Amino acid sequence: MRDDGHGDCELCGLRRICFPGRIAAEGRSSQRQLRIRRARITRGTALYRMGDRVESFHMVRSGCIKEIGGSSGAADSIVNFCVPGELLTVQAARSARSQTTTIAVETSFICGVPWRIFHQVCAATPEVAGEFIDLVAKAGASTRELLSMIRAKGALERVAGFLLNLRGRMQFRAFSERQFRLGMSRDDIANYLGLRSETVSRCFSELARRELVEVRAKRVQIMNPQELRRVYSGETAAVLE
Amino acid sequence: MRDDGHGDCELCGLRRICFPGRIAAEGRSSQRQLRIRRARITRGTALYRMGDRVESFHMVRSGCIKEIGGSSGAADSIVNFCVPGELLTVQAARSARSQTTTIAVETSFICGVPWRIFHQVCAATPEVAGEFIDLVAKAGASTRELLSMIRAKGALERVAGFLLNLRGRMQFRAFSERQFRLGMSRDDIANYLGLRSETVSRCFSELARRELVEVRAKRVQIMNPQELRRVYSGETAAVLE
DNA sequence: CGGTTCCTTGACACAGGTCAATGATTGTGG
DNA sequence: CCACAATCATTGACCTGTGTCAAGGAACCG
Repeated sequence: MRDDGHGDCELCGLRRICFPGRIAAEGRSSQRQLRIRRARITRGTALYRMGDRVESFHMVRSGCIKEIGGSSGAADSIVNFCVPGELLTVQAARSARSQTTTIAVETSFICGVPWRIFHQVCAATPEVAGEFIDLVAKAGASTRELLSMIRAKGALERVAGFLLNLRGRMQFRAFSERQFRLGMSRDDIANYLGLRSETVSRCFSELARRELVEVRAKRVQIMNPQELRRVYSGETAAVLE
Repeated sequence: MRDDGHGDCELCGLRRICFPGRIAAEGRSSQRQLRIRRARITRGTALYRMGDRVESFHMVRSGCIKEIGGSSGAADSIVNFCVPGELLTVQAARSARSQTTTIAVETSFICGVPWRIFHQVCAATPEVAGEFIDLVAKAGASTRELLSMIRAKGALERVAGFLLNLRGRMQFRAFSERQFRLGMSRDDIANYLGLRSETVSRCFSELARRELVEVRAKRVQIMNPQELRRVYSGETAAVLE
């Protein structure tokens, strides 16, 4: 991880999306006050390991970071992918210990705000504290969502859901509205969805055969979001005729 | 749900286990101050439905309550079972809206503390607030744990893990050290573990065949915890010879 | 440009799902 | 308190989806 000095929110495309950016943009606290620092993490490097002391919380500026959780030390268990504009290791709030291992899936830039500073802002602006709690709750909700999906749905549905979800979160920074880049490997996707990389591959191929998406290596283009949504909801029937 | 008037922590066996009970027992706030109210929920009744306004938080006093989450409205998706001494709908802390539907799996008694009162106690005793945040974080961790288990492990391992986990949480109120009662149906267990009830049944039978547990209807007795733990960790080999 | 990693595809096996029939347990009304 | 009904649990036979293993091809990186 390399420190790239202070960030400059005015020049950042994520200004209106990322959490501290929003606070600064709305004039509730100056960007300077927040002491935002920018850093670079190269592909495969850990920002935190489980149990590490956490001094700052982070937003992803570019790239993609995976959060690995679950105490079963063995194979990794990806709990979340963080894409630009999203928060990292949010659960460390009080314990100040990371409950996850966070690893850059591709070389990524992040911004950090020291907890110490952030707590001051929270004290001064209670609604910022409230917004933060909401973000923590939302993180929990998305884990439960993933859990439900994995227990209830088949491979194709999971992959469809994954693509739709990611598309929603990447939209603002996609080249075209329907195209985006998968930062992570098939293995990472498979792990996240509780499948094997071969199965993920096959699902991509199947969705491509149905002309709902186009996949070429890491580039994904969603051709027919509506039909893809139906696949996600498990409507298998009556389409093949 | 029937209101049974004020609880009496002095007479409650869970005094030293449940969260507000502990606060009261340690004299950090009197039981009277907390305005604990006791209530009864009959089997199959919902205490909250998703999105309901939440006025109090609750502990389970006896029985078993399931928390159902995940927005996929269809089949229910059990995120947690709450057994005596445990907290319910903890995620509602700030939003004051339940993020889960909570249903009594068997007729249960619960105690409730109004959020309004609890927030006052938190303000007066910051370490209580801190403990509460820890409890919320722990709830998140256990969801991630479940997620990892379901993605990585086979049916027998999941069932073994489920029994071990439950045993740990029920120990203090078990008749004998190794025996306890499953409040929930096979269907509920299956849903929780991402299996079918038939599979859960078969796993129980298999574990019984190996003489690791004895199961008769809702009564479970763990005969060989150590070996059961090995099954949970996926050590299949070399045992059958 | 060559090596390495990652992705795709096929053939096959097996865990767990599905369907169905029987047996145990629980709750209810006479 | 017993008998009956309804629910819930168990077991078997069979089938499907996904994992596993293996081989070839594409993309990426230094």
